[in-house]
Amino acid sequence: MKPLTRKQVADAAQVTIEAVRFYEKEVLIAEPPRTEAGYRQYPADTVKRLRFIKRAQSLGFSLPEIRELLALRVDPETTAADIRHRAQQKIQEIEQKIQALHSMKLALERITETCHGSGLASECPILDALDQEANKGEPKP
Amino acid sequence: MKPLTRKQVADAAQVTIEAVRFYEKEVLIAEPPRTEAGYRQYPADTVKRLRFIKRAQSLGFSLPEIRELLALRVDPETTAADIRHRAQQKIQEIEQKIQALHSMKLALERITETCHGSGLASECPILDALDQEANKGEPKP
DNA sequence: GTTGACCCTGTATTATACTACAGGGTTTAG
DNA sequence: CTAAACCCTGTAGTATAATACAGGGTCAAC
Repeated sequence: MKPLTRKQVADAAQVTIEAVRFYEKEVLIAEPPRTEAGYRQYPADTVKRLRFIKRAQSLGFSLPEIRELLALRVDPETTAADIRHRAQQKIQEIEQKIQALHSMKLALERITETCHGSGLASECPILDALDQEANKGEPKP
Repeated sequence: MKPLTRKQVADAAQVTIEAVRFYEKEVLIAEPPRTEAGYRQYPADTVKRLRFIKRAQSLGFSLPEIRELLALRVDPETTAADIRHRAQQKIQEIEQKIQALHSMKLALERITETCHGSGLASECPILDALDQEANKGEPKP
């Protein structure tokens, strides 16, 4: 497969050409090989990596967190047990996010139902949606 | 119930006292009534609102988006149909986030399994996890 | 009645994550 | 062979979401 130019990876991943350089500086993508003239030559899967970064950001992960996620792979620098441990921690974080999003979705569904029916309630069920303390062990029907 | 001071709501919601003022300026919380001396007096549910803001942020919502979420309630300014419509859009966004987090969790689970067993693989399954294009209709076992 | 912990306002500074030049080199299509 | 469209580096500027004062007022407890 032919290597891609910076514009090509940027367009394919729906990020700007400048963002690509920025992510390289932030060590979120590897420094690619260069041509004689110094042009970057990206392997095709850099596009995946860039898309992953964007999506993970929209899920509330910061760049340092995303760097950690991308580092979760077995390599000579880290032991398998270490990776497994870190991955399990991330899984927990993710489960908490999923849980919170589910509560939020439920609250919004209650809103659409309220608005569908008689339509004159004005409390704010969404407020309780993500309330960690309040939600302990009493998920409302 | 007694109203709370700024420090009290801030502590209860685990945000800084300055953040409370900031959210007021950004119209994410209402301007509370004041004492004679000009001290803010917060109703208890401001704590919930602040916690909602923090949690929603960690799920990747920006302050303008959170403002929109908090505005999803029936009141004289908006029609029920309008609210229902906007709530349904938000539900879709949320479902997409949940979907993405599920893929990510699955990828991490694959990593822990890989590391648990023979432990010498070094591909990066997480990269494919959030790849919208690649994941169309072919969820891997 | 003064000390410490809190309150007020306004403004300045910071961190994160980009985005936008400036000033120059390269490559490809016509 | 030249013009458009890309590439390079470095540095400066922006938006968002806070955080940190400065300079002063209030209140409750000792």
